[in-house]
Amino acid sequence: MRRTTLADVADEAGVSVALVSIVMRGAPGAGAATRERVLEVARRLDYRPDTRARLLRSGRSQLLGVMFDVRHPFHVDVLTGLYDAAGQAGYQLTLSAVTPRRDEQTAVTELMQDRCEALVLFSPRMPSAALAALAEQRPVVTMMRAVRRRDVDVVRTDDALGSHQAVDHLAGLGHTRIAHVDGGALPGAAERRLGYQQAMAQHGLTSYEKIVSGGPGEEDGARAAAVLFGDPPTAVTVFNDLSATGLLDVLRRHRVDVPGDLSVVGYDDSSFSRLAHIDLTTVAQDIAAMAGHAVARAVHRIEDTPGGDRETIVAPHLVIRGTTAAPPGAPGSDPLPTG
Amino acid sequence: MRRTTLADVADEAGVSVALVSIVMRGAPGAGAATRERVLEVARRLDYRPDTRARLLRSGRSQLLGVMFDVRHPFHVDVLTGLYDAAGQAGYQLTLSAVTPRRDEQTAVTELMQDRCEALVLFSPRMPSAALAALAEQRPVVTMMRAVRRRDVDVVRTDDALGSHQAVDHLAGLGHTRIAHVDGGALPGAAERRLGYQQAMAQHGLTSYEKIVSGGPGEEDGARAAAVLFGDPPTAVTVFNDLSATGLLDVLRRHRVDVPGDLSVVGYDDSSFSRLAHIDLTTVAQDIAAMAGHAVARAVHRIEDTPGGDRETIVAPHLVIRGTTAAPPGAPGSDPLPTG
DNA sequence: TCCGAATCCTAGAACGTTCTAGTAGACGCC
DNA sequence: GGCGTCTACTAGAACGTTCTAGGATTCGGA
Repeated sequence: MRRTTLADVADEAGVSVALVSIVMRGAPGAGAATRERVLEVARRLDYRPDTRARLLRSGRSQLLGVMFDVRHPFHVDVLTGLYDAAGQAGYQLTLSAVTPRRDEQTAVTELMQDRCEALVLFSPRMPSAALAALAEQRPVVTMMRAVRRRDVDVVRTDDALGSHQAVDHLAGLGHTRIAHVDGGALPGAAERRLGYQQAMAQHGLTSYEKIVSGGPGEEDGARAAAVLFGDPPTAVTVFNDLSATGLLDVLRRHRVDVPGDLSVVGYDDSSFSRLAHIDLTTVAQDIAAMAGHAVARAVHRIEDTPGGDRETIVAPHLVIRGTTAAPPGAPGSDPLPTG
Repeated sequence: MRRTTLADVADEAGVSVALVSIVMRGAPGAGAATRERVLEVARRLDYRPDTRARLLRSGRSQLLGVMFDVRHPFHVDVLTGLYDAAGQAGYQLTLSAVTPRRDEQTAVTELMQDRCEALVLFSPRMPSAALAALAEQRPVVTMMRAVRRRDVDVVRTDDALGSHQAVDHLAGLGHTRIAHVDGGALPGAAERRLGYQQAMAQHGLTSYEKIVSGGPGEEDGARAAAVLFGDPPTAVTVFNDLSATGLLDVLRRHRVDVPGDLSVVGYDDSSFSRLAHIDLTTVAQDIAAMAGHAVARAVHRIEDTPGGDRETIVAPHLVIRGTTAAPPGAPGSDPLPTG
């Protein structure tokens, strides 16, 4: 009841273990007829190579270690793209999750023990010195987190551009009174705020510019809503979807018509934002592109091929749903169909 | 720049490789003084055992293979509990995800190659014959999926009880006209329907019993809402949260007051159901308990200890939020505060 | 006829562990 | 003083693979 090994296949096919290894790897050095026969035997015995043993000998594991956080739905979406990209590059993924009771250190240590060849870290919170320490042992790519270390690669979204697009969209609908609910000191918040400011300037709306302090959670958005009631804008761009949802909730409870009276744009295209009940216009990160770049960077470092930028900044795009429309009183611009 | 191995530590400490192995594993057979010295050297050289090599030799990997689906937020929640339980039992987890472009077969094959000692599969869709085939090679525990094979272990929620609890809650609030939007032929749907029927019978409400055909998605809930408008109940239990959300959306668009005119109960306690904007009363599966049982079952099979049931059925519990209240016109029962 | 090269294949070491079998020395006991 | 037993330790094989070096066999050409 043992597993079948190379030796079993070799015995059965009447060849040496080494030759079976050659055939299984598709390496040159075996005759066509023998190759065929060995493959046939392997199939019959249901032979599956043992990745651990392979790694032990060859040093190479063809393994990319991925750290993600189970609490972040977005991370899970990125996994899909990462599997695709890794598969194409001939690498496998080893996943290690961060949970409320399992910290980043634990997750990364496990990846290291698994002997993966590079680390892909989803928005790590550890100090950049810790990242640099890791980078001394293995190539490290951080996603959704800017790091100023020469030896750490970065793949992230152009957050300023995302906010800019949101404002462009609103301005295009005719809005002039556009506020921004920001994310304070959180990663990405400064850039999103900056993008808002730049876009407002570009549209000649600097006179209205209004930034309300917010945060990452629903309650932050709700608090911001209360502040906005003082001098209501006709549109708001919010730091993220969760915060936008909290804001939306307060608005609807106060019978403010969204998007009739007020347009709202979120950020992240979280899965819940496409629920009919929320139907939030939002800025989507280009998951597939980011995943592709992350794998490309990791492979670059592993295989030590020159070229490519240390930091890859991917453009986001706006997903228009039902929370944005022309401002009240604007002629001839109906809300977009929410189909 | 090689990794430090047992041999390095052994050289440095002036003992044999075998002894270092003994010390590192905490196995008996080393003197206290030597043990201390070896540990000190290991710490100094930053020695980390190579799990693959260990596995290769010992046959044991202390690894549980987990297959989950990135599209299912609930799965990710369960991971947290699984890490906890596995850690306590002295096992590590290997994760393999199912994505839109990565099927169950691929995910499971990778787990097999990783030489994990048992498979924990989150609501697998593969036919039970395929599960049985897997079970011939490795202990298999399926979660959230009933399987009638003697050699496949099952950990799942008592779905009938969950529906029953939902109806109990509504009946307790004074509702008599309680409908059920079902999940058709989906796994769990039959039981949830049955639980509804049993609870209705128990509360003497058989005369109203009303089952509307639904499904797993928002659009299914929305369709069901249209049907319900014909002869509106005062409360509905819905197959799952997503469907309940679709239903909620139609209701609110038609200015039906929830929970004033109509109470709604979902199922699953999906993360979005606790958004202030949705605030859905729902049936929550006991994630920690399920994870604990799954690990316990797997370890039982691996270590071949007798006892324990093949199928573990965990009781769910109701999470009361803002979509349920007393029926219209009921005296003295205000809606519960929504926290 | 003989040599060199190419092709196909094999033996055996190596990877970093754990495991089995055993050795050396101390100690107790009659 | 000889024997058994215990403790602390070690040598070397083994796990399933890949890699290095090399052995046959064939073939072409001088």
